[in-house]
Amino acid sequence: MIGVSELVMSSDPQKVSYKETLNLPRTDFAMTAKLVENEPKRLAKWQQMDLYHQILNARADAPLWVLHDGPPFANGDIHIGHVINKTLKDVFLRWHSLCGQRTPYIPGWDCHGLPIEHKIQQQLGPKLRQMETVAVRQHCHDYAEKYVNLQSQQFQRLGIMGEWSDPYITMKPAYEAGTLEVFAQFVQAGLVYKQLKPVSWSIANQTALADAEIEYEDRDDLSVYVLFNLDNPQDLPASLNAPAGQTISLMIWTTTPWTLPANMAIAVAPRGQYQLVRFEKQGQTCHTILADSLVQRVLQAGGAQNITVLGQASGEELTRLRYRHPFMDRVSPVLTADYVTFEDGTGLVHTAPSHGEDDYQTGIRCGLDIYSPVMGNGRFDDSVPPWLRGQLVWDANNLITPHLKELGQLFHQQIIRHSYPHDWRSKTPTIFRATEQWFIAMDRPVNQLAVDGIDQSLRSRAQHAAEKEITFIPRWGQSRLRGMLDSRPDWCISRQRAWGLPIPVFYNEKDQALLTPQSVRAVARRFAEKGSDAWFTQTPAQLLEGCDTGPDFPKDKLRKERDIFDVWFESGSSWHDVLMTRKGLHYPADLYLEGSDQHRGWFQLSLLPALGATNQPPFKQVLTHGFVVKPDGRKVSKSDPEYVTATKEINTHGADLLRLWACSVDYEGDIPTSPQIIKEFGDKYRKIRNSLRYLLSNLYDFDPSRHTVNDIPLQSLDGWALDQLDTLIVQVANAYNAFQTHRAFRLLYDFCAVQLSSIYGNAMKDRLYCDAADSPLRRRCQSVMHRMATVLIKLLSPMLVFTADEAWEHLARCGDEADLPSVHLALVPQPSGQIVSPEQRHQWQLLMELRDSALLQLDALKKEAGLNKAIDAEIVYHIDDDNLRQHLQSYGADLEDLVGAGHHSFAEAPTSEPAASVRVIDRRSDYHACARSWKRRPDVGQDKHYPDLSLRDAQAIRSSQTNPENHGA
RNA sequence: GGGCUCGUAGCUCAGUUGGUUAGAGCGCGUCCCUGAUAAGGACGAGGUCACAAGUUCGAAUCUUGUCGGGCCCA
Repeated sequence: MIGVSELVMSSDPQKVSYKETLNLPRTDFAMTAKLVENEPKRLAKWQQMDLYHQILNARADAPLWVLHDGPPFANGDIHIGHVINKTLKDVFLRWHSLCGQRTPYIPGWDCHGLPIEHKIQQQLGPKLRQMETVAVRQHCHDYAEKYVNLQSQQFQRLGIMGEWSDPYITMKPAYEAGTLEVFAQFVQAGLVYKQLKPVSWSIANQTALADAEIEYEDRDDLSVYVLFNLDNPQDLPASLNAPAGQTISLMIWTTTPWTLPANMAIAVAPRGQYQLVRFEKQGQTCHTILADSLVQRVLQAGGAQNITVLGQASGEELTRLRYRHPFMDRVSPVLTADYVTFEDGTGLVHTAPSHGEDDYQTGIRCGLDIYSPVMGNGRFDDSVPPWLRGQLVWDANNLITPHLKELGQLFHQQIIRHSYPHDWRSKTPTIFRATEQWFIAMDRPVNQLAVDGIDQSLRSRAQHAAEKEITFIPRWGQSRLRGMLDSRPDWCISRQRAWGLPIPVFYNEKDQALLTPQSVRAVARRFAEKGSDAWFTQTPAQLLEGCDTGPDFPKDKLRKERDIFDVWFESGSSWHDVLMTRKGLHYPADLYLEGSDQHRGWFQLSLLPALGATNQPPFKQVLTHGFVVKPDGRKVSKSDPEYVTATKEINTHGADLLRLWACSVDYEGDIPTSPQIIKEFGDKYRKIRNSLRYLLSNLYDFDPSRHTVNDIPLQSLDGWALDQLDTLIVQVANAYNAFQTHRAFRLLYDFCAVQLSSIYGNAMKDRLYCDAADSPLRRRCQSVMHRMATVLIKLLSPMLVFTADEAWEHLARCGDEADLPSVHLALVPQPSGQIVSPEQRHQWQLLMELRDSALLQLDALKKEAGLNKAIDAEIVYHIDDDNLRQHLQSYGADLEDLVGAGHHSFAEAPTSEPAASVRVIDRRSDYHACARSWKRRPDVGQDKHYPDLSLRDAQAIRSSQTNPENHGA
């Protein structure tokens, strides 16, 4: 049962009436953001006012800051990696714009390439084979266009601001022409050449295959152990103890005997150990060399008897040897290669540079011939012995093996079942076969790349750039790019596909290539008009219109190259279309910003074309970010429950939340992600939003042009808050300038949580609510809060583009900013200029330490004496030093409001406490509580008209009765 | 296997040129307020700084190795 007195208390009419005399906070800035609902409306508004161009126009004469966008592939929905990448780009662009720079942003898309061609192949199925190339390309074009539009919408929904109406698109005619212009520069420099290189080849379709067009199936093959006799046994290492006068061989193993005609070398492991063994088989005595750990296994499997190890040597020592090919007229070397292992085979690896990637690399490295006797139809050409000529490679297996046996060079053969690549369409086995392809030379010094007057190769020029001309964020990006430049082979720019930019080469009837800067530029002109489809629809004469091809290349007798460019050459030339061709940008870019995989990809393959064409790197700074991983640090796949679907998250939580999250993580490393992590991150957003709301709600009656107080004493919490804000401005600017979004986020977040919410906002409640509305202290506080709100909204605006803009609308503004329709047109806040001495800083620090002490005492009193409200306590300062005491006294009500106490005082007599300390006293039985402010203090009852109020509150009420400006509620 | 890289409380991050007992916010627990209220505040418990050697009077920090991730190659 409820007691009578309680009923009376709860319906005390006085309390209700006083509440109406307070200046309680009020605002239309909603506590719940409803981002999903409201963000699209704000986007529409920005689009209508053309905010992007308004900002650029407002900074028409400002210094440029250019971030050049790396083009995502036009395929599928955007994913969470895109969210991180584009958000970071947008944040840095907006930061520099906030700082007054002009920051155009031209987004782009990579449209050519295999993944799209595959999708179309799948969609078209068998129809594809009857279709003209141009028709297939049209399908690819439409597909790419569809995803450009889709992704564009999704990026815009994220709040990414830029030139969405005119992005760069690698399949646009003008872009294609620009790419060819870059290529023309390479041709001019003499860096483009043609060479054989092995590719996966479908005999059935007589075409090159991409990795994705290959599937693996089990297949039975003949596996053979072959003996290659040494040509110079006199050079054998002594440690092998080779017997004089005997034939000594090297034993190799292969599952593709048909590649033996193209054998050009044997590779060994440099640090592997090899043995010379003697054995008998079918009455014959043999001497051969193979890896030590494989001797027993291999020889026993081959039925060898009386096996004797004669000696041992390292792979390195074998490289002085040469051997004679068993049926080709050729002597070949022994080489080292780091991929040689002793897991299977013999530790001596048959090397045919035209029939394998490793073999090819070794061949290039060691200067071997890329000898390729197999034709496109899978048959041998006339360079092989007569008994092999014209034979299909599969049949050749059954000719070569008996031939070797006859020669006594076959040690052993067996059928093995292994996984073998097959053409996914014809389901037939594929081969590796060398074909002619186009390359860009990495190691050919040319004048066009000269540094300080000394000719450089593309490699050395790029190394110089990485070393001296580019800033890497993080710094280790430099060594990563360097490592790749050091080790990369010549750039093979040929692809045997349909969906891409044709390599503009023509051949005459002698198969000589026509490739000059003029011929390339002639084609570029056609492409600029008609797009690269012209390659397939026009004759060489039409394509070369305006180009004098000379007597060796009559236009009516030319045929067109069938290869297209590696897509990296296209996307790597984007600086040309964007930075050089468009107005209002500059070359090089200030920043390229992509995931760390792009050291091999876009960073490197933009650097090379740019150097080749301009002898200058396309970027001053390169920033990389890590990859999204699961919360446990492992990579995510789409089937994981932790997989984050970007579009779904945006539609669930809103773009601002995702942007804030993307800014909060240290992107240098892996980025743990899950729907749960993002959902829980909502707490951070809400804290920031409510902090802004608190500021705005206490400014409802504050007109900055009329009420701003400029003289803020240092010896006050207001002075302290201003100083904290100054520090925040400097630190956040440093963080943004150093591209450390997570630091900027943390500084801003912590400021909201600690300085604003826990300390200053809490302390100011009493004066904001209870002082006369126009009281100097209240206006002073509002001045600080107005500044705080302005600073926070601006500093947050690069990250929280929607929320900051919304808050901006609720902020009363004056001066130049009064009419700014969006925070994104505003300029960065500057520190107040308030000069703070170290002594003053010490004073504030002491005050904060006393606050900590008081809070601990309040907590103890709460537990011991049930003192639940700080407002019922008095805080007594014990300050031994007279000078310091006087200083502190000037803080006035701050000294009680700091912890929300009702009253404060200074102790008269020195105590045993430290020189400066504080004591909290329960005053519930000593003072009356003011019925209006609830502060318990000795002056309650001293006013004749308002005996239930403190003097301050009585005065506040009187003031509101005489001055309408002071009417609170 | 190689190049680059990451590993500090449940989470996100600080930790200066090696120097007291490794910090902050969130989350969590306990409690308070009910005039920021689907808000706000206080207090508290959480860490062998991945592990192991080494250098040093002293190591989260420097060296080496190990383990476990990631990206790119092979």
